[in-house]
Amino acid sequence: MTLDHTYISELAASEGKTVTLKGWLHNKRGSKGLYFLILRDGTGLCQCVVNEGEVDDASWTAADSATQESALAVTGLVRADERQVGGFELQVTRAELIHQAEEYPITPKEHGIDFLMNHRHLWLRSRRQWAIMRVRNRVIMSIHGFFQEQGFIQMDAPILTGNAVEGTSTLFEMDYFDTKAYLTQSGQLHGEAMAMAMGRIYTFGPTFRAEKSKTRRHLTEFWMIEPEMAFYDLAMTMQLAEEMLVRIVADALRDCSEELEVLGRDTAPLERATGPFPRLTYTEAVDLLKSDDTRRMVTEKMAALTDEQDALAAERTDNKARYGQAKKWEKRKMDAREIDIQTRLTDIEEQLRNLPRWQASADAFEWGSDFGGSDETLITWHYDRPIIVHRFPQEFKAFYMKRDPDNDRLALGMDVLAPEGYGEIVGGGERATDLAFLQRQVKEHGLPEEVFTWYFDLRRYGSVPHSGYGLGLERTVTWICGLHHLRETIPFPRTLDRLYP
RNA sequence: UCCUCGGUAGCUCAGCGGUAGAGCAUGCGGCUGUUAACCGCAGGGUCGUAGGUUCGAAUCCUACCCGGGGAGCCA
Repeated sequence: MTLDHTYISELAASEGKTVTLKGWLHNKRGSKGLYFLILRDGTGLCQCVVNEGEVDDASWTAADSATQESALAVTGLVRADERQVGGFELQVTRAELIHQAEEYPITPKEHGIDFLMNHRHLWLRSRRQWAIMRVRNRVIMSIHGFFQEQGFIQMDAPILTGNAVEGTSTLFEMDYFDTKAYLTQSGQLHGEAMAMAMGRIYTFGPTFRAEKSKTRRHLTEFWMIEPEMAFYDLAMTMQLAEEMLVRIVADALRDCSEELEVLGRDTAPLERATGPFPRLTYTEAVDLLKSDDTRRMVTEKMAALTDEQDALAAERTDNKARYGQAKKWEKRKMDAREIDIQTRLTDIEEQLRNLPRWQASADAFEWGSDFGGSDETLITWHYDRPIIVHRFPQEFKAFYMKRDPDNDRLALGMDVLAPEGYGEIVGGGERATDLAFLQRQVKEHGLPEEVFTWYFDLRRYGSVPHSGYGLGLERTVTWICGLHHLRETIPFPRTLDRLYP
């Protein structure tokens, strides 16, 4: 198809030529007889220069009256200019106002999170959200590429389910004609059925958890990728998860350098995310958590934070001393810096309060319980790349997990923990294959047997060793983008008390 | 469910018993190369809601509503 306009991302091919750009006004600067229009078209930003003497009256009026987020078609000559975002600018010969925007609520200044969340439909236009959504897109395509290239079949598990698998407390319940239905919490059991039909499959779809969690790591609706493979054991599954993550990160680094730069992501930790990932058993992880190494690490971390705190306080005093004689624009800069310093100091104070608590919780940790968020963080701080923890006590793992043949107290589960405190992004393991064992497990977990009739069939007709895992898309994108909160990684986040917009 | 912080102009915030403020956004004016441009002027408010204390409440107290952060649980 031929278009009557050019995309900003394609400007390099049009240097020296006259093209038309169509988009929205991101920002505008100007002086007498001159406007700089920063145009946004979804592929990038481009500065468009309008000189009053070089365009007709209608074009000048268009430039003059265009407000933030007004829609424009701008024609002009493409010039290389190193100073500009994207490296090019447009010397405008004609400008047309397609739609004059009303006063736009999201200004170029900072906003609070509540306001931004209420305007999520508009917030998506901002540069930072643009970058995150493009990384999300890249990650999604990498995942499909990774599985498709080795012959996995993408299959969809149902979103509406008729029976509660693991209790109803975290399920969204709804009326389904004369009975009850639930939104899926995991496609895993259906994934197993599909793997028995196709060999290796993966699901890619939304998942729902009615957990009353208000944290930076939780959504009530999120996207999960769940591969399930016949004839795979635990070791093969860990290998697969590792290769998938290495691929995702490498693709993001190669194709999203501009996006990561916009986000201010330090890419060094991502560049280290190559295989092999350290693998440690749950027992080894517990030993590490309670070790002198952990104590030393926490002490060092606290010392480093205290040093940073002192440095920031000194900078602040220095700024205050110079504030009096500063020019107005310098004061602005110093005000902005003051906010940064304050934010960082609050962070540091919180960490300094948390670390002793985390250490105490680690000291008190006993073999047999599940890791809390702080335990995971302390364990991952020992490593510079993702790690895989496997072979957990079976008590706190799902009923369908296979037992370790060498130790019946252990389940053949595995978690991949992302570095830098991002924590669990993958959870999975090898599935139990024995019908009698599963029937016993269902009983012991107090689950309704009739729900599992079809699932038990899988162990009646050609039961084979098989494994799988679930990857949380938003958590993965949060880690790659280096974000503080995962709510920015999905276009319209659904949380405990937010269904709008 | 629990702990904690907050709700003042369209936005971000200051004011914390004595006449409601700033920056940005908006409007008008100025500036021919700006980079969150800059300079000047102007409009813009039931200080979350309801009670209470007080001569006087944005400010103190109580309750409720809404939101942020965290815990548990999880991807």
